[in-house]
Amino acid sequence: MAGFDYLDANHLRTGHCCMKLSDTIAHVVFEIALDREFDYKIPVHLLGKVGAGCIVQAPFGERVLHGFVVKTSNSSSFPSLKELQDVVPEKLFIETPLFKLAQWMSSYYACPLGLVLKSMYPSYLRKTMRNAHAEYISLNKNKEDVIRYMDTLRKRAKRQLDVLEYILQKREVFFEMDALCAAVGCDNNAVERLIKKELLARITEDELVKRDSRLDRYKYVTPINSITLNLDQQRVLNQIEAALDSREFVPFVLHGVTGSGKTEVYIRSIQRVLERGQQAIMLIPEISLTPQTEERFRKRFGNVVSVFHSRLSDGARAREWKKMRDGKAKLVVGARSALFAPFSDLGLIVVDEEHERSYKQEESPRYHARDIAVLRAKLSNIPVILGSATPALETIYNVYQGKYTLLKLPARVDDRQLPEVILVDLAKEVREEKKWVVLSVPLKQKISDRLDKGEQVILFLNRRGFSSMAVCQQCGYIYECDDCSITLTYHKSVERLMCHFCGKMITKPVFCGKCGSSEIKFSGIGTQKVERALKAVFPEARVLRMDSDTTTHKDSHFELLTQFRRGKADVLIGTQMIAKGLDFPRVTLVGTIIAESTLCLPDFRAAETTFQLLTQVAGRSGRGEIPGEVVIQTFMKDHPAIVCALQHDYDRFVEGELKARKELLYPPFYRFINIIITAKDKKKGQWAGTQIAQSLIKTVSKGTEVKGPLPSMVHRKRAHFYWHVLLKTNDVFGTNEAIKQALSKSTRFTQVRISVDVDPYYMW
DNA sequence: AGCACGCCGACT
DNA sequence: GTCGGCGTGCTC
Ligand SMILES: [Zn+2]
Ligand SMILES: [Zn+2]
Repeated sequence: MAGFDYLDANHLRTGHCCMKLSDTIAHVVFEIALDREFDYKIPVHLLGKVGAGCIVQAPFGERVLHGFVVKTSNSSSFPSLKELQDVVPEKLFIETPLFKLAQWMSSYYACPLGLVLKSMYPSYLRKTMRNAHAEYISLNKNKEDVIRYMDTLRKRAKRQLDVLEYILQKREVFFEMDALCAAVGCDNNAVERLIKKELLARITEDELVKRDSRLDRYKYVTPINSITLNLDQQRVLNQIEAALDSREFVPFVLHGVTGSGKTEVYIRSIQRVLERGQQAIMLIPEISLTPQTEERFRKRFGNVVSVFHSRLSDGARAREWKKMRDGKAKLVVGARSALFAPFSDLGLIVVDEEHERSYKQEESPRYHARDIAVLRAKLSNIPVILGSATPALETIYNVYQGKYTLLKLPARVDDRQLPEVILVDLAKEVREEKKWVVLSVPLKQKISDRLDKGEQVILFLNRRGFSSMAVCQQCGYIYECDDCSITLTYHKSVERLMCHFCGKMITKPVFCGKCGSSEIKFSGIGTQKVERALKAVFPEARVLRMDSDTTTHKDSHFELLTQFRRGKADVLIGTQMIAKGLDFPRVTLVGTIIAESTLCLPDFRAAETTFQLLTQVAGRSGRGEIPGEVVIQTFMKDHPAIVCALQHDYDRFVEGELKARKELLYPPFYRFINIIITAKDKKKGQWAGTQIAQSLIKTVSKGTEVKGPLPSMVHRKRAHFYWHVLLKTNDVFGTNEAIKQALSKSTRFTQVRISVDVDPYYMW
């Protein structure tokens, strides 16, 4: 999110990969939270075989660990060096550009290099690579024979039946023994019996590889392009192709309205790359990585596509990774982690929906995949495409700065009708109804209409955060911090409103600061209340509620949506914007109970996020014959985020929002670094936070601001207390150095956990 | 981060 | 007497 204006080559200078034959010392990092290198002697039989990027086995204390060689040299300040034990096969080396990427990430995101490498290069690979004769299981008979056999087996051997059923329903052909047993929930026995009966066969890794290449499955075949590009698409593609052919780093921002055919541009660009014999990476947000998306790429590019989903088994992941390294897979489609695909001649990276927050990893290393995509492109000297209907402010700001090249697709490729958007002014409703009701008259009417017609409705309310704001029930005024323009949160224990950004507190107001009314509520409304209001008016309506109460386990979210899709309910109430709402064929109405629930989140990006969401909803054409309707209830009908979204005026929104960010010195004009402090003991955490903040105030460079420690919004969670120290800076590398010092020199903090988040999205 | 070492309380 | 709690400190 920081955008990419910080390529500072100084941070990339270490770690030349050339192996010096004469070097006798290896400097190694391990996959542990220890930001240190350890030196080892290179034994005679490994001389010349060890260089930066190698993975080695080394004795470490009582254990033997895998580590990454950072560099080699001829000296070490450590007196009693141990010797390296082994080097893993050459095929597993980390290539220089990726290694440099890791080093940059380590210093920018303040994360030990070993942990960065761990997340780029998952350890399961080594496990499967190490036993080169790993065994796989596959069917030994054709499906019909197996099914016939299954009938004779019925009931007698439940486990064996389970195994066969599992294999039949999967699209994969080869299964690892352990993974298979675990997935089915049986032991090796059932599988072994099936092998004895010659229904299943055992295949070794080597055979699998041989068979795979013999089949010639991985040849790139030029796809047939059935879709004709329009003039805009052709113009954009020409520019991208020029950059591809000249092999230069060009960061493109592809700003295309919903339905303008961005994906087709991606596909043609990728096609060009593959034709040149190079490889490509296509990043897609996790939620959009559906089987349909996968199919779209497979149809076009066939077997050279590798898909990285989060739910792939370790074995499957390792296999995909190897396919890429061996040059069999030439395009990887995936979420964040696909960015580290081990391609030897990468030609292009595409980041679709680049404004999506899910590109930020919310655990260490807390990197932003979009920014790292730009960096990888820079290091590989290739173009990168950042596509979105609503590019992030950080991204468009880089366009204005002349750092990124803007490409526009202003028109839709189809002539589908956009949904009609109706704004309901809640202030007017309150005047007429004498009180604030959850469902306004126009919304009620429209719901009633859909229920009569047997069509479906989705209602949306972002409960997160809205529950703790101080809201006037008469005029809708929401208290915010005078200094920071951030919504204040109500804290019951102290009866005060607090700004979690600067720490300012005010006493709980009695009268509304805008209209003088005494009806200020601090509880907000939740989905249950919406459900009750709905039931009161439409007692016979079938309602599904989708929130943290009803979606307790992983798949319940998906299950609820499936139920709704199948028409098991008339109304769905959700806590997260289901932007694709109108993609449900029978949904013709999407209602936002109160836009403030996202617009007034205590987050300086709240307006931007709301604009993105509304643009998405208002831009969806829907699948049905009838163009849908979108109802937005709000007290803030004139807010730019709402007005601009409805008028499809991205430029105006950005202009205003950038101005506001500049005034308040927020990103993209400054960068934040958040230091999160966690402790069971309140005093210990408070003390650690204070120590860190005080140390930083002294050591940090001029122009860097230090705030805190402030209690986090959810100060207490799962028996732990949370604080944050917030830094505002323009020198991330320098500030990170200061943080490193502050965390190491001051007497070590016991029973306190500290983590650093650079360019954070969630700051409290 | 792990893992050993070490120093106190409660069990065989 | 020893088993086990986890505080402290080290790992090339
Ligand atoms: Zn403030
Ligand atoms: Zn008011």
